[in-house]
Amino acid sequence: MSIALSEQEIIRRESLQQLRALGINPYPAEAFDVNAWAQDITDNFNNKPEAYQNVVIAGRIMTRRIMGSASFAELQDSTGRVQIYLKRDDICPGEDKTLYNTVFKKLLDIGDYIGVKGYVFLTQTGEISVHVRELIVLSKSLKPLPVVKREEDGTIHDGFTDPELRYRQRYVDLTVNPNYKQIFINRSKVISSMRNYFNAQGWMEVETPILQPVHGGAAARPFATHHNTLDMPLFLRIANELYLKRLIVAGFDGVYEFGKMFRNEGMDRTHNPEYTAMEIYVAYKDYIWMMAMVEECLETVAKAVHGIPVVQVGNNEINFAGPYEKLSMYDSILKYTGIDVSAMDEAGLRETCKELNIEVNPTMGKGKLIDEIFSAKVEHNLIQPTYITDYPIEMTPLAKKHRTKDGLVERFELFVNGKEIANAYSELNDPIDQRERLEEQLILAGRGDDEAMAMDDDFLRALEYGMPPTSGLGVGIDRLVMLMTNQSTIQEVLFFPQMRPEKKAKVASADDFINAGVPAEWVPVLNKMGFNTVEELKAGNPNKVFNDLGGMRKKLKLDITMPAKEVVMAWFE
RNA sequence: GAUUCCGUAGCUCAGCUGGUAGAGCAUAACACUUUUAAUGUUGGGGUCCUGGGUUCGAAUCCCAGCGGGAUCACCA
Repeated sequence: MSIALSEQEIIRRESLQQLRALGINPYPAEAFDVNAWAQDITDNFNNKPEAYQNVVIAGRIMTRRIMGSASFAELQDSTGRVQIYLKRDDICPGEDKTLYNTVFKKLLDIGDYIGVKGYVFLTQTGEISVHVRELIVLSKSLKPLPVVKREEDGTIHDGFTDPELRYRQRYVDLTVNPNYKQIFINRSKVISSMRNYFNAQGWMEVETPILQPVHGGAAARPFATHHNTLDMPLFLRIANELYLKRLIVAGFDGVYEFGKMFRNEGMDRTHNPEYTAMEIYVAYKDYIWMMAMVEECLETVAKAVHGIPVVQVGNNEINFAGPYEKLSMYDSILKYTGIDVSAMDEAGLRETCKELNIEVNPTMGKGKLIDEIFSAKVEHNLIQPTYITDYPIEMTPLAKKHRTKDGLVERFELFVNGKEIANAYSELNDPIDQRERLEEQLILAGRGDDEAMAMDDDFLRALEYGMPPTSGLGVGIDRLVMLMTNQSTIQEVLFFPQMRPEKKAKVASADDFINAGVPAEWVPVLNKMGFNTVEELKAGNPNKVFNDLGGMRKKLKLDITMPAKEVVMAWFE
């Protein structure tokens, strides 16, 4: 980021002052009530022209084509763009043509918000346009927007495409690339349709703590923080599972929460340090019931976004209408590798990994080895929604042991387009079994596994009072939105993805320079020369600075007196 | 974390085997009463990401750093 204002920014600030000098408030306080929107006008004018003879619209000026005493501009509001037509003598009926000649032509810029009253008509070339009778300045823009040119056939010139700028300045991105707004509108539809579906079943939306003394419910590295008054460590939640289960203990039949989770781990195109999860717990149900619920729920969501349950994702057409294919973990490996691992011990699994060219290390136990084979050979094949069921017990400390299969738990994960998007259990409600499983996690933690689950004594106490049989489900909302909007990176479905902080150059205030003896009018010149702090100036060569000041004075055609050489020398003392 | 590519005007980008920076849009001035990537004429605008090095000379070559992208690894 440049420190000094660019030429265009200086000109806009001057325009701002000139507007004020003309008695025009560039930031008026009064409400400006509109009665029409761009999309409504362009969609419906031809059918009902009489309804658009007194329109009031507001938005940003996005393009201008000035032709003497008439001009065209495009106004962009929340719904789209509509062309406006301004004629000097129409907006300035009297002798005074300032509003057109000076305000519109000189002092307004691309990006400024204006309000307009007029009537809609068809130009000679057939474009629906608003003929302006009145124009009011609503907000002056001081930074030039990137200008993205679009041809009628959709060709884009000079697109604003740099991902860094788009993510850091999402407000600019969505202004000049309004097509991306649809992703976020669809994100909102995913969440609201899911919420409506849950509410219709009678389940209750709740909120549970984000600041937790014990980071339970998942295996991940947390963000740590500290509460001053209580003088205690706290963690930003990595999951809310254990709190929602406490509410089932408390006697609610169904509770759910949409919320941010925080994981202190790597970032890539499917991981952001804070992300949104939806977790739901329903009493007296099991994971088999949950599969049917998920099918109905996701079909509802897909229809809310697209009108049909089929969604185009990359090159695949994905059908969210159930029932989905169900494969046990072992059967899925058998299906895609031809190898039956169900009866293998750790040594056998290790040998199988070697044959399949899967890298393993000695710390991996049985569950982890099976997971490695699954990730390498099965996962990417699961394009249509598929439930993988019945996981090895080792990696799942919160799920109930399988009703018939030894060594497995009642769990499923839903895979779509080769990625996991949901995870569900018949929840473990045996408090003694639960305590033993968490103790095993403690042993792992003791061995240095910083992602092992922590002991949560209060959660165990709650279970000891008794939790009904319950099924629980977690859905990664960001990844679901990626599927529903056909996006391949999580950044595109987050308004403000996490970024490294921008480097900010240190800039001394003008007063600091003045205190050092620099006349006020010369401060901007020094800034222009690259001296942003008094220290930087003092580090410079006094004679060179003196000579350069003269050079800058000439170059910038400054009408200010040159300081005496002794004055300049004094800056360096 | 590894590999690799990128960083030049407000934006999108050129810039060759090293010789003191260019284009389009935006911007400024003038002209123009139905244009639409408006047009015509003229002008202004740069810490070539930062810091070192090589060289008579670096946007360009080398090293380090910062920021970003992609791929991979890590990650229920």
